[in-house]
Amino acid sequence: MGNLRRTNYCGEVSMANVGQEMTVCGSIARSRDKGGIIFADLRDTTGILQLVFDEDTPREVFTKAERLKSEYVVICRGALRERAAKTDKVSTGDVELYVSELRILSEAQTPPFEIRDGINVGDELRLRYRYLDLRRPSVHEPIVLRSKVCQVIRNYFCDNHFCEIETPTLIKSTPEGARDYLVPSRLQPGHFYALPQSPQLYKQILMLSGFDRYFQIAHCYRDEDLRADRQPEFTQVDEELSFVDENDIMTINEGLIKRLWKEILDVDVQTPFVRMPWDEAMSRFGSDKPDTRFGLEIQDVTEVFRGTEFKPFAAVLEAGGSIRAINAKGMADKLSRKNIDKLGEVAKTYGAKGLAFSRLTAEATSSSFEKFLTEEEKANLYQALNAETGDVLLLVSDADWVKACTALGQVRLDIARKHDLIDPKKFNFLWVVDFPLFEYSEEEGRWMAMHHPFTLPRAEDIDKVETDPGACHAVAYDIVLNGVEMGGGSMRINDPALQDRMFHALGFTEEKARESFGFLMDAYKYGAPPHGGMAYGLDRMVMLMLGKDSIRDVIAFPKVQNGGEPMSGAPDVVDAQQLKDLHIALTLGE
RNA sequence: GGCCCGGUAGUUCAGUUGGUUAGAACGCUAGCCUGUCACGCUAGAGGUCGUCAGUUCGAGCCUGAUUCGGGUCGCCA
Repeated sequence: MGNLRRTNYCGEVSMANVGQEMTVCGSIARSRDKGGIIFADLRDTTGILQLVFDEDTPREVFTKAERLKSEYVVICRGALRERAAKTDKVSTGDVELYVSELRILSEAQTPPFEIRDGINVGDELRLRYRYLDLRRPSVHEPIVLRSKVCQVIRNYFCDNHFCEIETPTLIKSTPEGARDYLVPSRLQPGHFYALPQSPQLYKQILMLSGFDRYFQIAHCYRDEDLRADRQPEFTQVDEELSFVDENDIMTINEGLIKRLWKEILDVDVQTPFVRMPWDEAMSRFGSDKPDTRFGLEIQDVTEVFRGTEFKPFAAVLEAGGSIRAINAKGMADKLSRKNIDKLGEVAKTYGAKGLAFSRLTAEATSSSFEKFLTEEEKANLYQALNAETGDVLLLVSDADWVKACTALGQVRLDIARKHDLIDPKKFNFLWVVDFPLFEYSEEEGRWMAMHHPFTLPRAEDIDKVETDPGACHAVAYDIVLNGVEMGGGSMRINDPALQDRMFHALGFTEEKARESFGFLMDAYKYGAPPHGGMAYGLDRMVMLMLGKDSIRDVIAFPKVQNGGEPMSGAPDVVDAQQLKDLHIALTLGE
């Protein structure tokens, strides 16, 4: 670079700087050699600035400029001037740098794909050359914005008396929850650390350590299969507060969201958010993370079919089940028979036996079940759903009302996505509260904690913890944005006796509970303030803020579906000596 | 572990009932060009059709296996 040092960033110059002598540096995004005049777009982390060279440019500088190719790294000095021909395609389209001194700092091979926006590249290639992918402005900017989000979060928490504390990432493996990533101990043969799925136990311990309010932007790990919104390692915005109840926590977090959306997106978010009980969310939207940006709500039509001859429904009613329905108002012309069959497939994927339908067009009604109904039943159904010509009625029956609603909830989402019923500009926040405390695991044949075993039951349900676990609700809350679970948390049990009862209800033996959580149980005996907290998925939060479809768009170096990282090639085999040091023998097949 | 979709030039894709020499766009290379900005014009190079096996006179196309990528169900307290 010699004595040249950057004085300005490309994206930050404007008409106000015209006439100034400045030095900028970055990569050549594109060069347009017109013969007697050369234009080159210089890109740095802030944006793009056009460089110009012409017949009045010093000869040796012009000659160098002729050599410029994509991705060459340069530093140059010149005078900023107003453009003869302006463009609004870049933010600096009014100005250009008339270069008087140019240094090529690094040449570049032709990259495997073009480094610019608006082109299509396969994911594997992008990730293998992630350092090139990240140079593209649309890939680069979310990462910069993510940093700003973290800054706002830190400021908010620090303004509100929170203390940022790092918790260990080599920890004890605990039962329940997702599969742990394990790390073998060299010093203690046969023993393993786990990587944290969340800082859960430590943050509770911090409340018992008198820190009162804690937060951390914490890296977490779960060894489960990937999804578009799920990575094996991810970032949580984790928090815990003492001397509060769930409403205090929700209020403080509404303040955080309000500030984030204002400072990052300049969007005014209205608070407080709707607080919707889990039962209501499931029955109206068929989801514990309802997307409330559109209608198509689910209705209960069980009573209409009481005593029906239609066998599938009759059988379900016999089993104490339920029949739920959606009226897709005025969508008969959009939902053809073929579309409805596809919706049936969706319903089946999510556990429904089938999707009953009636399509009420002006010409005729086509229905999979109406011929089995009495006139009275039909009239009652139409009345219950306010059905008119042009509507499509979709029904699912199941012995378990939650399952019927879940399947319909997915049908609801599918209709909305395919028929553009969702306004992408909306931000619909809500709290889903009063989650079930337990859910029954068919696989394990026992009740499991829906949230985690330290979640406080609602006061009125404490007596039912052992006798009727299915009826217990938790003081737990999820924050939902546009149908995505952005975060969640709960109040914790701070009474050791109640905690013992919870472990008992979850089928933990005394020994098992002590072995897994003994240190925590002991800690609660020395005076425990009432406390609770929550955690956000930071990646999901940033993804939602930017309207991205995949969490990968906001992670600098994401993993692909098999858990690998294409650039570095992780995970990889290790040499025999490393395994020996760790006392590990492989038992692979062929 | 299951299901669905995909893999053809550096990249993104097209490729007819299985039939001669596998195409396009962008990128790349060379030349020309003084106001471009997805610059333009001319010329050119560039392919083991993911891999293996099979069917066939003949396979980019059909069959099986396998591998890689994407989506998804299970899973994800």
